[in-house]
Amino acid sequence: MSLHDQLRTVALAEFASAGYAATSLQRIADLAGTSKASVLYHFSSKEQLLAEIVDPVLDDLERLLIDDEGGSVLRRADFVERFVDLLLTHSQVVPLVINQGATLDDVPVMHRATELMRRVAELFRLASGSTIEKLRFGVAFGGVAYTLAAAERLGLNGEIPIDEVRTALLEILHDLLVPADTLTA
Amino acid sequence: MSLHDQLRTVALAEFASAGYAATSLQRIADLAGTSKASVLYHFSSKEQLLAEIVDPVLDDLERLLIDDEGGSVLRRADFVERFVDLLLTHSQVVPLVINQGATLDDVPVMHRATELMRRVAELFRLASGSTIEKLRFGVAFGGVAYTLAAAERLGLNGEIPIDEVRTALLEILHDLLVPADTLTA
DNA sequence: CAGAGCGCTGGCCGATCGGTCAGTACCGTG
DNA sequence: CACGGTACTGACCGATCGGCCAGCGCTCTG
Repeated sequence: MSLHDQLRTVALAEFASAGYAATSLQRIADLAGTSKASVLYHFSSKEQLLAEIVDPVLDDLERLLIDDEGGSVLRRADFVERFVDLLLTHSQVVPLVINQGATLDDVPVMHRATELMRRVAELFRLASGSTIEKLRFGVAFGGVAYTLAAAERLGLNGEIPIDEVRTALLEILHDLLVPADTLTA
Repeated sequence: MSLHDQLRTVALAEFASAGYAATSLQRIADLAGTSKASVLYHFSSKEQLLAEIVDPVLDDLERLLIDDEGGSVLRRADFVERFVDLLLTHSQVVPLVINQGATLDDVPVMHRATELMRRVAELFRLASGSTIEKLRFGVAFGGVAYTLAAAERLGLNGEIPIDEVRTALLEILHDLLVPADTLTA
């Protein structure tokens, strides 16, 4: 693995666990066995290092949203499944965006993340009417995202195989969202 | 309101929205119309200012946990209701702990918060067995906490009366946790 | 061999941070 | 009036941050 990739990997792990603000370029350099100046050689700034980590994931999310808009009737189960897979695939970026998105929305890439989350929320708001429907969607997706984000730091991780988690999360989401389906159908 | 209380109020709002690390003592002083030195006169350090904000809430949560341990069969519906009320009452502290707890666990008061959250999680792990049961609890409570935390920053707030939110959240939690009840009964 | 370019580095910069301290204005009390 | 304590302040401190830059060693190429 090139130093460039290694720096990105190390930075992601530190950003997710210790926080973006609390992670200095010096620490990233130390963990990768190089110098701070070399980090800034590979990435023109700390913000751009963050962007290079987060942007690809946001591209995936945006693709998912565009597919859904286009089809207009993309089946909800498909969307849910693809969304869960996206969260599971990028298990390190999720807590980074979820927990620190609010704090860092002056950073362009995090602002983009917030906007995409708003579009997801909007998508559900349009698809539902009553207060309880909106909250049901919020709890469902917020709950899944936060559960994945919190699992690692509370030490509840590693003991459960990913396939089992995926199946369980899909079933829980199904239980939560099915009442909404029956209403809008 | 005394300057002491005003500083605590201003600091809480900034810590919750902009983040603890990103909020300087100078900014808190400016917002309260005083000097940085006077902030450090009222609170011996920035950490102690945070502690004076968060500790009372953690006291409430700890009381809730102790009551539950003591009774050993405190009815689950009661616990859920008290927990939701606690989240709704401290609507500013919740996002602070939820979103920044991981980043700040070297700060004593945030470490205490993490420990209490772990005890809540443990309480549910003991009460349930299978993977899906554990995840169901995680999604339920994480979802409610995160929904409250995210509502404000995504601009989904203010338009829904609190009573309605409370009722809806309790119903959603009931839907999610009832399957668990029927299994453990 | 000359030299252009790439990867990388140590040393430095200005800005900002949390925190300290001597000192000031004002207060109620003897 | 004298004085002890409370509330508060401006000036300053050391540390750390992100970022900049001149220059290093190395490789490839004409």
